[in-house]
Amino acid sequence: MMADPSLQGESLLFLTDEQLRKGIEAMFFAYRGFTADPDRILADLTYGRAHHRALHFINRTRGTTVNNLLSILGVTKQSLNRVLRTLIEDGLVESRVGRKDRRERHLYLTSKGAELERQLSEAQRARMRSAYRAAGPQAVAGFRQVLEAMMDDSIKAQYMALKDGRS
Amino acid sequence: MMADPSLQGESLLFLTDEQLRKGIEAMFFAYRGFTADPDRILADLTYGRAHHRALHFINRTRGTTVNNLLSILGVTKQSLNRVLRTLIEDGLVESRVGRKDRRERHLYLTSKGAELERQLSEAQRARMRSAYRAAGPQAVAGFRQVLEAMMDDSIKAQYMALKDGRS
DNA sequence: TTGGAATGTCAACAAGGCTGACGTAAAATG
DNA sequence: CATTTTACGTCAGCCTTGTTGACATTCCAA
Repeated sequence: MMADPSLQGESLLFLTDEQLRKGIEAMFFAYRGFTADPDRILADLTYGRAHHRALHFINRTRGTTVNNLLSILGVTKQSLNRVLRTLIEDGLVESRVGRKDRRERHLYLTSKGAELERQLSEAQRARMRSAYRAAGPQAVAGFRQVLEAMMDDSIKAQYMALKDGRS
Repeated sequence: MMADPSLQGESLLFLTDEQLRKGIEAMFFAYRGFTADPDRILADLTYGRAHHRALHFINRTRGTTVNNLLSILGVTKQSLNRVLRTLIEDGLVESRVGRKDRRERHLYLTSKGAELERQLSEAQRARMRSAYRAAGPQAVAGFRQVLEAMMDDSIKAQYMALKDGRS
């Protein structure tokens, strides 16, 4: 623990390329773990990671419009539409015509969709919970700080809006 | 800063699903930022993220065999081979028959390959450096701790072997 | 009423994963 | 020495998930 001298002390004067490289590789390998558990569940179904992401953010921001979901996910509408269509066909997602603006479609999870989302996110939370417990509260705070500093500004705005409030 | 009550104190008794969800979404959005800069460079060339990963790890573990690279990257040999072939054809990577075991191919970056790798990793390091500076040394230590705890055990072994030593 | 915005859909394509099968060379093993 | 195993490459085919471009529909708003 704290074996790396460049992480000690108050300054980051010794922030070497070597130090940064370790962070980059940690990010790469950790992301594999991050997605591993949901991926295993999805592999049995006909779904992929894209379906998971859609389910997650539809659950998070209930009644979100397709356009809003697009900007969160950062993909094209054609790409999202393909995923969304299968989820709607399979009865996991419900698309309701907007009341105020009837061009908009508002997206909701059905009970079946909520069940799968719960299963996927619980698997992902379990790993995150275990990592948080192992690392401790101070490490968790640092983890979040670095991640937030790593986001693109436009993406960070999305994240911040989601983080606390409700859209 | 430190607005989240569950991150204060010594224990993680208040480690709620809400808290975990924020971590999950932070990871999702941060990874987008993490890959954004190299992706922009690669988009102009004919290459993708897979080429970047190959260049990175060939540079990291010079003279690595194809099999070793496969286990680091976690893909099939067919998938890696496709990427590797284009890199060799384009003169970015050199494949040398093993001296002791002549079945093995040892992989090296050419000067042209090293140049692209440097360009890609410098872009990625720049973002990482900026994030590290913004978050501070203690946060960086926590960041790394949580990431390491998040890895699959088998993957973590790979990471640890890479982290300090040289293969 | 007309322009533009939001959505959906069709077609075509590319990257990058995957499996399975096969071939070759060379090392390891009986 | 004969056989088996290993390392690598390659061909073929498939899937998911991303992309562009073109076009239709609906309907709000100027």
